[in-house]
Amino acid sequence: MEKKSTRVRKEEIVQAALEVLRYKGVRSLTIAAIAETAGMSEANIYRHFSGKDEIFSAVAGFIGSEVMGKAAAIAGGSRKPLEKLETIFFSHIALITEHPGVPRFVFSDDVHLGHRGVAEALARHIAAYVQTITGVIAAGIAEGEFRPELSPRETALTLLGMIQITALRWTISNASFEIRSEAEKLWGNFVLLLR
Amino acid sequence: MEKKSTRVRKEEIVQAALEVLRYKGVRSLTIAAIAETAGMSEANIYRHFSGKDEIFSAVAGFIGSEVMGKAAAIAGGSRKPLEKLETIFFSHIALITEHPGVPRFVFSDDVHLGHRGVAEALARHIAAYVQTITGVIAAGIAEGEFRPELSPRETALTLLGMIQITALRWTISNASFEIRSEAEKLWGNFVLLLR
DNA sequence: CTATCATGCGAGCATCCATTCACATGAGGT
DNA sequence: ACCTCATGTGAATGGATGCTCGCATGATAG
Repeated sequence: MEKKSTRVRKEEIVQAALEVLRYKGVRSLTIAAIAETAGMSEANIYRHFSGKDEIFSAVAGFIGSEVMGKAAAIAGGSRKPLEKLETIFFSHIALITEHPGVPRFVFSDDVHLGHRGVAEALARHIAAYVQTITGVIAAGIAEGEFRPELSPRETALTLLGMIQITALRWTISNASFEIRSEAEKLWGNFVLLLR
Repeated sequence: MEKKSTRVRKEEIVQAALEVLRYKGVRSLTIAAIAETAGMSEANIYRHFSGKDEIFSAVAGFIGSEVMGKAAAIAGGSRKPLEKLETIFFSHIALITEHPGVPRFVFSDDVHLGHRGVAEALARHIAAYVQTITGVIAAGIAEGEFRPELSPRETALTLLGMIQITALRWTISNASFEIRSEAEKLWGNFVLLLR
């Protein structure tokens, strides 16, 4: 087998883990499954990660930078708040479609209870995400685009909740509906609520 | 050990399972853990349930009747739609506080992927729940209590999303905040949005 | 009173899983 | 060209886990 640097292998292993999550969930996210998906031996996984916990951390890191990175970039742009919100919302939905393993991992009680450090990292990412959206909503209120009585933080959480319930219903129903069109309906109603 | 009928034992086992879920999550919901919590032998579990899958089904049944039963009763009452919604919302929050195992189980990808029949039952319960709330909101619109442009179903999903995101943040953060007061803030903002 | 059968349990089995170890191999520095 | 060490692997280990089996016991029907 070809030899590659640890830096490259780590990325491959994280991607393989997301692939396993997508089709088999956290319960089946075993070293054997990751190794098979990544096309390497189990023992080799341990050359690059100290153990399962470190792999979980790396997956959480990927999720955090992917979700947060995109949201922060959009929030920092120069468009109007409502457009920013819309873009963040649909980016998140798109991420879920591309990586169904992401919500599985974030929802996983195995992570919440069995890997507290990872759970705390996820909690921080969520908090930062809420913070970012809160800022956009506050700006929208200040600019008169949204109703002035709105509580920015609670409205941000409500938006996130719309994403979560959609992700939950989608994964629980085995991807049996068009997530995009569901999201569009929810977004349409949400826009009504904002003004 | 005292002998009891299968009917009684089944209830005890389901309650023990919820207890295990509360403190250790789905990943640790093993036959051994249930047996220990219920104070009986592992083998005895199999006297009353054919296997883990049947236990999962029973837990899903308990959740469904608990959540849905309460919501349907409230929806069928004679109060105003807004009051009904408020009662359903805070009942659900209270249920989560009393049985933190419930959201863990509902979120569990182990259930979603490893016990499809159970997942489908959960999906049906959720659909019925959404339907119930949708009805209440539609009534509120008809009675002029809510804004007429609202889409009842999407607004119902948004409310459920508020509950889900709160449950998720609460379990992921290890119950580190007062769920009740978080819920009150969200509810307050939601009421603003409705009219 | 006693026979039967539902209820209960200790011990064992097959499987899976995370991790380790001894041993190969080849890429890159000298 | 050669050495060294990072990279790669098959095999083994110890511990869970779901489930079965043979045997015990006690509630209750007759």
